[in-house]
Amino acid sequence: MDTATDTRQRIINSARDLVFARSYSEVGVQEICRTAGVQKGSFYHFFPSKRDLTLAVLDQLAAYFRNEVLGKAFAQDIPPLQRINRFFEMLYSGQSAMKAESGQLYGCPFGNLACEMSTQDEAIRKKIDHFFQAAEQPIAETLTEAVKQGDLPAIDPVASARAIFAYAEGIMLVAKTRNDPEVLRELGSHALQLVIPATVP
Amino acid sequence: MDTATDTRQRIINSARDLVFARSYSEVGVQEICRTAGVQKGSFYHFFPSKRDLTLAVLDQLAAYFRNEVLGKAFAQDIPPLQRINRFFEMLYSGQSAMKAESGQLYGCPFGNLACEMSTQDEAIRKKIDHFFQAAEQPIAETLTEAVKQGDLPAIDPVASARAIFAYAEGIMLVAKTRNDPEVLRELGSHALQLVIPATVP
DNA sequence: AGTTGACTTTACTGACCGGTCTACTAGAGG
DNA sequence: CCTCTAGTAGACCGGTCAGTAAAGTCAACT
Repeated sequence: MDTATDTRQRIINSARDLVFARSYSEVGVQEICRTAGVQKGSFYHFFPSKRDLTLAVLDQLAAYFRNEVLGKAFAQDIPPLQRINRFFEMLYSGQSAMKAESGQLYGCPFGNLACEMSTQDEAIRKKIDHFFQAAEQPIAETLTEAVKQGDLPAIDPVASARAIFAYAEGIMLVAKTRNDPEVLRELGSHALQLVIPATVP
Repeated sequence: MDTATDTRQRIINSARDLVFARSYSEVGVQEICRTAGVQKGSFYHFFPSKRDLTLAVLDQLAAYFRNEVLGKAFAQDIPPLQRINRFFEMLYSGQSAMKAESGQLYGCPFGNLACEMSTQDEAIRKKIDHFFQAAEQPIAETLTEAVKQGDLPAIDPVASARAIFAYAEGIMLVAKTRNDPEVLRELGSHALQLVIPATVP
């Protein structure tokens, strides 16, 4: 169906790909339209502004990430702590595949946009912030489960989940800067340590 | 001396402030010139391009960070592991002060630029990458010292230093997205855990 | 005194920016 | 058959982009 809503979706897809590969300000609506095979008028028929399109892209990307990454990584088919390692392995393989395809490691689309736009567009900042908090939730639940099962001493699952998520964003940023997915494999394996209470002075 | 090199420095300072507060692509050389009280021609007398100016800004910022942050955080006046905590406290107080001043938490200037430019300008990417690796060094040295002094079991100081640095970048990104420096205080305290070998299945 | 050359000033280029506007097309409902 | 409307097309707006060109200023050196 290359009808109505298809145009809207093609615009979203093009914007997602272009902004993800470069950055918000480096991509113009002109280029988005060209890539989507759509005219300017159609663009502004569906989206009041470039920024609103970006919000729509974020919504869609968040849904994808929730279902395809978080959902699968933290599925309950393996013990809780292994799920966290699986999450980091998925980050590695995802970024690795993308780098193999494009030659460039793009990093986390949310982290990238947050870096660029947090000081400039409050709506975008807030949306990414909410997404971040939502992403921490399954991690916290997994940790709670691990504590219950005795795999972990009594820690604060929420605080630890936030630390783990921040660590994930950090290693993605470093991997992007090094343009080397192996960073994700090497550093990802340290993630679980963030959860173990310090026993050293 | 508002002579020759002063102009060059004013350009660098303006660019540093503007790009740091917003982003590379959102700041034009016109605006940099206006802020610095300099004419376009003078700009291009000192810098062949906006990108070369950015490289100069990065050099200067790296020197500052080396001397004022890394140098002071990892000074040997306190035990090694405490220095790492001091480093994270400095990140907190630095970002906190800046947020108090501007209302906005800017995050790490290197991380921000790396996010935005890594896929677009190889020279900038490489410079930040080198800076990242240089920043990991004093952390690794500190960990080595801690191992020698028996504060730490025999870990890999280099790998742990990289994990700690990535974590620092991660919490800065999250703090920027939340626009709340307290994130740095809360999550910064988990940093040392990255260094302790996992003892849990 | 004259010359050099570093530095500044200003006007300008062509391309592109996000966004607007109006005219048009095609299909659905009456 | 006619109209209404959602969607498309593309010219157009003022403004800004990075970068250029050329003339002018001024201090140091010969």
